[in-house]
Amino acid sequence: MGRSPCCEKAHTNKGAWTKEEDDRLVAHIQAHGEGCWRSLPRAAGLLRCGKSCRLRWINYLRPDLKRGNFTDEEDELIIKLHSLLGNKWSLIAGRLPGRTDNEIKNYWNTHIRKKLLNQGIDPSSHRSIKEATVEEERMVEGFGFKNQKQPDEEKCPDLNLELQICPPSYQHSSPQPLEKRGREMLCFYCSLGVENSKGCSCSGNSRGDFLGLKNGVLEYRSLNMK
DNA sequence: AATCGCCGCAACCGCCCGGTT
DNA sequence: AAACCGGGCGGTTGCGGCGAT
Repeated sequence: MGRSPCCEKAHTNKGAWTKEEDDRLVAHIQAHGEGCWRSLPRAAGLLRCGKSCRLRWINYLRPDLKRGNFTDEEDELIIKLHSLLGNKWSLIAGRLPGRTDNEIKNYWNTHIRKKLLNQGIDPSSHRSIKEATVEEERMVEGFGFKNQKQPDEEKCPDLNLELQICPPSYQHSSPQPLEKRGREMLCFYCSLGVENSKGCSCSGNSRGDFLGLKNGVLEYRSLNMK
């Protein structure tokens, strides 16, 4: 089953957006809201693909966007979030108000990657390049040929290796009841080492709000998607 | 002044997923 | 259950700007 194209490719503009197109899109969304992207271009009088309109709006025309250079604090936050989430740019963007996933992705690829490499850190694993290489060599030595089954796979075919996210300071073995452990747990910003940032909420009552984890439980709604 | 190569960023593409019919 | 649709995501591309030669 093939998919119908999102628009008539033959009759759509491509490439950079003109001022007039931007104005039309903004005016339409201000008047009617975002609504259905597929039908929006026709309704707004734009010869553009709906996806293209959506991207233009989300990445550049939305009024709540913060333009300009990334601050050192944002840099740190992106690096730490990336070490936890990997290339989940929309999740990372959800934690940086006014920044978009595309912007962060570009910034990562052009600036942060290089910065980490210069510091001898592998941007994928966030470990020192030396350490990562040694580990890789060990893997080859330990498991032999690449098609050979790994020991754990042999023993535990159903082993679930799903990633679990847990607050760094959370002590599973703590004898204290959860409500009394509150102060041991850091707020989201402190967990990432940016405790003096605007968003730091330690003084308030939001204990354990790490990556949207309330008392160690993932709260979806706090992980704003773009 | 002209050319070349590099870099950054805006935009596109293909795929996936969830919801609806 | 299958087909279809729209929205969203991550990877990639291509163009324009800018510095070096």
